[in-house]
Amino acid sequence: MGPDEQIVEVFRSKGYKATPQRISVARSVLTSREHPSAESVYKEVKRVHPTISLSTVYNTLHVLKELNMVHELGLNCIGLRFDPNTKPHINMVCSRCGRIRDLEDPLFEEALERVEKRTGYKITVQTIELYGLCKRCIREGLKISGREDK
Amino acid sequence: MGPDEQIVEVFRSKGYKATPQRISVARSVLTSREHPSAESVYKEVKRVHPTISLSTVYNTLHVLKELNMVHELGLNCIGLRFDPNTKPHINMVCSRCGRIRDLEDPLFEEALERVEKRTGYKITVQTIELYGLCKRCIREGLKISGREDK
DNA sequence: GTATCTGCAAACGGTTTGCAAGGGG
DNA sequence: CCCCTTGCAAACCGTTTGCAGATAC
Repeated sequence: MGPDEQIVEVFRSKGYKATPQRISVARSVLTSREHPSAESVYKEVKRVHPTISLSTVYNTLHVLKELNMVHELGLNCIGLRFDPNTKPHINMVCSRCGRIRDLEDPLFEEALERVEKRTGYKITVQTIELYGLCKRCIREGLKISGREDK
Repeated sequence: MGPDEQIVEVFRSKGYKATPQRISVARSVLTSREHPSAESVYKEVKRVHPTISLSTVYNTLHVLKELNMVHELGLNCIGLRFDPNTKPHINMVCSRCGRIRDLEDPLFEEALERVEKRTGYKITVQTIELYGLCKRCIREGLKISGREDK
């Protein structure tokens, strides 16, 4: 029950009402390590609030984003995903299975800094998305496609 | 006219018919440095083929992707974009204006290799997408938003 | 008590699909 | 001449919006 009170606190501190639906959505996404989609948060929260609507889930996720409790990942190929890890890190996205793995790498950080310096860009989205195939899908893939038409 | 014949060649070599529409779409995207969206390719090609449909543009872009003539970028925040640069490089995406800048950086390549080794991932999408604000938009942004509610 | 929030349903925007007519090889 | 391709329109899918009734505070 401790974490829930913290969540309530954060909502209220910014003038948002701490409704049961919001608390459930927050708990779901904040405790997830799956970089969940809105849909999957919806499915989980539905178990507790069977009448909750997808729009309420989206609403809450956007509020959480505003409160800097989650990041919203682009991941266009896969749809929106939400990430409770708001520290700088790399998201390795598997193009095949959609699984996302977090990673930190100092060399990468360094490279990023240099890129910022060279270009004058300010990288504001702290989570970086790399697309590829994960170990598991590489194995799968080798079995299936010697060549992939269509 | 030289490049067009090459394009015709590539289409036919894989059994695709070299229709005028396809040639126009191919020329448009292959000569663009703008990482164009399907829509913007459509607009450009429409000047030559006023009756071309968006679905034909998508069709051709997917064929070009299959022929490895372009890469398809995720860029979910911004929609699909297509990139005629199929060499490994970094795409710096400005979250505000949508402009995309290409970049190569050896340190970055090295970091990527290390990441691959550490994770067992195979990074198949050679173009990497970093989100941020470009120099220009930082200037704009500073003028506008001291704080951005809603 | 009242402004905010919920849940429904409809709108939305970019992408994809089905299909009849058209055109490439 | 046949099959692939085109262009249109409708379907699609995840996200967003509008609104009347419900609820947190």
